[in-house]
Amino acid sequence: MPKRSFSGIQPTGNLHLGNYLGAIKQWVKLQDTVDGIYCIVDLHACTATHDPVVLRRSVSAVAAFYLAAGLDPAKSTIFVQSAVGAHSELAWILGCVARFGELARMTQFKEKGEGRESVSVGLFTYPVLMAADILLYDANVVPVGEDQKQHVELCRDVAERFNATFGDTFILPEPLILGTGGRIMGLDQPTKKMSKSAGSPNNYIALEDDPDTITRKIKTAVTDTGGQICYAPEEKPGISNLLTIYSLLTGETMSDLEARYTGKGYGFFKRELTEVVVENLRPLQTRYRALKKDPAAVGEILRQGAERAAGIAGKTLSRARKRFGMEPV
RNA sequence: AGGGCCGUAGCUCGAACUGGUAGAGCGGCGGACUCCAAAUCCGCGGGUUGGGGGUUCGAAUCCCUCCGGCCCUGCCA
Repeated sequence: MPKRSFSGIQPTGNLHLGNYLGAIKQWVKLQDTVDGIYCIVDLHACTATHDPVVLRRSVSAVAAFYLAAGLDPAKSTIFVQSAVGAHSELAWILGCVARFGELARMTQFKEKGEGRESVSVGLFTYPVLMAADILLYDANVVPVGEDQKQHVELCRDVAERFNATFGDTFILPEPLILGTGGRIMGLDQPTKKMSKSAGSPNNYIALEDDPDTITRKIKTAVTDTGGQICYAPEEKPGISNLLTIYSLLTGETMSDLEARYTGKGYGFFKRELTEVVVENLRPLQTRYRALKKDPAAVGEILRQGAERAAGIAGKTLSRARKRFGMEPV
């Protein structure tokens, strides 16, 4: 039986190159070796104040991008989180197993909540819902960026506690930390991760940006002192990030790129990188636009995905309910 | 549940006299410069003054109410 993998993206803000290289592209690569469950986690998107209409639009955008990027509904399960009620229900059960203290320690909660006037309870219990997402599918691996590792660990802790107290129920997942691609940095702030909700649009290359916009954004990308093109994330975070993007898109190694661009200057490199980004995104964008014109087809894929997901999740949930004392009545 | 303080641009606001045209700094955006950026210089936009109602010729300012935040006290478990 192939390993099962669960991962998801929140339908908030603009999908960008970091999401593609760091997540979706890696999932596509894993597609033939794992049973992939790929979710559009709209329940998580509600932890911050949101507009229902915008949320629905973002859900379709993420779905279209999953497909445009090459996730194949014949190989992977693609669905919207809120379409499978088991997520919410298991989250409640796990919320009674998780401890206040462990959630209060989550760095993402502390960072996101900091300075905010009000914070929803959902933002606090977010990791519990994420644990439910993962455990419902008996996922063995969870491909995530470095920043999500802590949440997967919490998921394991909660699952272990549940298993120890109520009997073996859940499979403990392993985080699969994605390599260099797991962390594409912001173009204007190369020491911080590229973000959908960054202050300036110059932080990211949106997957919908046209060639002119991409050109402008790469041109304004922050670089480092000195003119040599070499990969050194500590000393030269700016150019290293651009090299990472280049390497992930073309498959060339860092040393190949360093050799090729010796003595070439940042400006020259940026122009070539722009070409690479534009050309790599082009087919994806074409497919994306086509999918957007056919919402019925996307909807049908999501419906079938939700059906399969609900089948798997339902079994796990009923196992958990029994152990937890909820059925039979 | 009762009481106190508070809410102005993306952020910080001990800006806005006594009720009289809503401001600054930072950030952001654009340009110059630069191999490209950064720094620097030049320029630019940005607001339902938390929402709604009232008083007034006129409300950020006064009154009522709701929302949200911080604090004190009480009540229940």
